[in-house]
Amino acid sequence: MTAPLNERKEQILRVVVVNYIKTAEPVGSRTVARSYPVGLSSATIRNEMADLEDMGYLVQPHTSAGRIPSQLGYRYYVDNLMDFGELSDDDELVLSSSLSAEKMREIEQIISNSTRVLSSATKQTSLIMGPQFKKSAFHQLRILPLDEKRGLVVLITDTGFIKNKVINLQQQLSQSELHQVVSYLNQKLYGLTIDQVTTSLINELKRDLFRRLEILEQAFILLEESLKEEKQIRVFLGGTTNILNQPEFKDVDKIRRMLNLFEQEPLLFKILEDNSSEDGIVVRIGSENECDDIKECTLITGTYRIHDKTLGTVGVLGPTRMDYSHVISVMRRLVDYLNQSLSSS
Amino acid sequence: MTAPLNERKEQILRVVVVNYIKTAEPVGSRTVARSYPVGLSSATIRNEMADLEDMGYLVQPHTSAGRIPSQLGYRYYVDNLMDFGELSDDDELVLSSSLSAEKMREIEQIISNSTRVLSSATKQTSLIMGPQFKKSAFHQLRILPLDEKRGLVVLITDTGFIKNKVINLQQQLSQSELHQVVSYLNQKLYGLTIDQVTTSLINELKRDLFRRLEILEQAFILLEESLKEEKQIRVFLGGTTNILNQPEFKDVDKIRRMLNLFEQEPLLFKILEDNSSEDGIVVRIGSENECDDIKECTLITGTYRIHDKTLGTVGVLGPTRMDYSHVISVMRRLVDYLNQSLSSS
DNA sequence: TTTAGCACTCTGTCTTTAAGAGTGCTAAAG
DNA sequence: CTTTAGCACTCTTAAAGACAGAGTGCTAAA
Repeated sequence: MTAPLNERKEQILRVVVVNYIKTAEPVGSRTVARSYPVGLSSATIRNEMADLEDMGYLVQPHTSAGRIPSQLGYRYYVDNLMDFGELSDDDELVLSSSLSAEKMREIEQIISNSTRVLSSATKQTSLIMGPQFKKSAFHQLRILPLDEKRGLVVLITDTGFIKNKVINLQQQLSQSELHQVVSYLNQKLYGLTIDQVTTSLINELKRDLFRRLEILEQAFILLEESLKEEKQIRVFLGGTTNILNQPEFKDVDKIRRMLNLFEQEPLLFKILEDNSSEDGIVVRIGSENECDDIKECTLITGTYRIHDKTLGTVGVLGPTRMDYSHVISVMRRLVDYLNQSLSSS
Repeated sequence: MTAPLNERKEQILRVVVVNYIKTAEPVGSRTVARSYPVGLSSATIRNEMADLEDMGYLVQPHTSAGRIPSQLGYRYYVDNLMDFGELSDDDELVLSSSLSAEKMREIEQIISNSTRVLSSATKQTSLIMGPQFKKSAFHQLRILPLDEKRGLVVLITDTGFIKNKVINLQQQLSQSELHQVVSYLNQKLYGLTIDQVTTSLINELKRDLFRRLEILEQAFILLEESLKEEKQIRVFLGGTTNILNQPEFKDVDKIRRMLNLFEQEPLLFKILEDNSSEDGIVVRIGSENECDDIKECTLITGTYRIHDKTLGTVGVLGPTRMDYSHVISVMRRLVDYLNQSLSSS
């Protein structure tokens, strides 16, 4: 797959990638020659660059322009050439101050705060998929009577989700009847993931209980409903406007497509979900992404977890010309933080 | 203020406004002459238009271009000339199907769904300020013990807000002790708006209760905390990308400023709040808006209410060249719907 | 294998040109 | 006094041409 390059070609490729990431301008042989440690003339570099182009690592936007990295070039860079420096003091400050300063116990707050941090540290658009509700395990179900006709269902999962929903109780349920139902349900459902609470299971429970109490009908409807509705996931976005600062997005049309994408949560979810299976940090460059709308982008994702159980995915989306090493460093840091702060709570 | 125009000038102004709204191109005298019912030559129209320009209702982007309405021109149009047609079948469909089809009882769902509907029907950006939590009246407070160390506080207001927060209980509270505290608090706080539950009131209650139960310390901390945090308001946005379709926003820089604004919730809140005091539907054209960033935009807002109590504000934001009559019609419809569906629940 | 030199190509910017749209003004007609 | 026709003038926009700059590819020499 990755035909190994000789030392010199690697050097040159690295210089081209790093320069192009920084300047967004095609990199010419003169520029490379200047930053090449050993004295080499631009002509030599030119030959090497022509080779690299033949091999598919570089492309020329047009004759007589400098080269820019191809998708393959970025791939090679990420896999073999990239080196991580320390996080800069600035980044360190941004991250540690906004992450650890406030003690945020609520899971949704932690997540939504993380989007802000991630996007401001990377200057890209960040997206974070919250813990997947449906993969959380059922913990407790409570029903609070509000008044004669309404009740509040509270559903709590092991990962700290708290969902509530107001339901109408058409028939009055006595306190004790409610209690019976609730404790029966808790007993039966405890430990199951929300995924496993299928309609068929609900129906089974329903049949089971019907023999004893017809009044439960209402309670089941609410359970079903609340499960159905809560199966949706939320994707948090941060720094959507950052993408406008990238020169590759100076075309209004591209911007529109991009921003449109951002408004479609299911799509975002799919984009993030594709990667969530893999371990650690995943870099998807250009067409390595499934979704057509981001074929010109790079998506870097990482997963965070509690006790070895994958909870969600954080991602950074930007042009393929992205500061890979920086973004990856920052993301590693964030994922560490998330792992820690979520499992400690 | 609004020096009354004669019939003919009004006609011409209307034609210019309507045409410009439709085409986004300056309107010339020939165009006006064509759509003017009585036969009048373009030369006559030209004279009238020159008058209208002198009076400040029209402006010329440059010599030898057609005229476009000035802010004053739009104002005059909105106040005196605009006529409302029926909603088109399309709009009717969009509105009624997506609003009434699903029965959505949760207030947040209703609101966030409304942004979608409003933006898609108006092709503009819509923003809706949810009911202001802090102006809602305290209804019920509940505390559910989760396990030995944690409890879930549930706070319910008369406007249907349900807020919950996990708190740590450092000391164990017995079921009955908790019950005592909660019912005392409910009794004292019932009917007060969240605004009125100040720190001083909390302190007072605290002193009151301390005489009886030291253990309540924890409970109060949580109350305080949850109130503090929940004072923030949420503004829901829809169709932010619609603004990119407007030709006046083909400049990337303008887009950036606009989208940046959209990410700053407090600002949005302020923009909407400014108008929420007035009754019915308010049209703010260009510099009539306080906020600098939308001085080139028109903001149309309407307020929705339950039982004569203003709950929140819905708004549509777009370029001053906006289809005023259409947007206002749609918004009236939406506000009606909100009033109904919120007070029925 | 590396390098110097040179012709060639392509982009971006600037200028020029021409067409089109619309106005303002003047003078005549109703 | 109001309306209209005619015409010169202005300004914008698009297309076409000119030109400098950057970078390449190739050849021939070191």
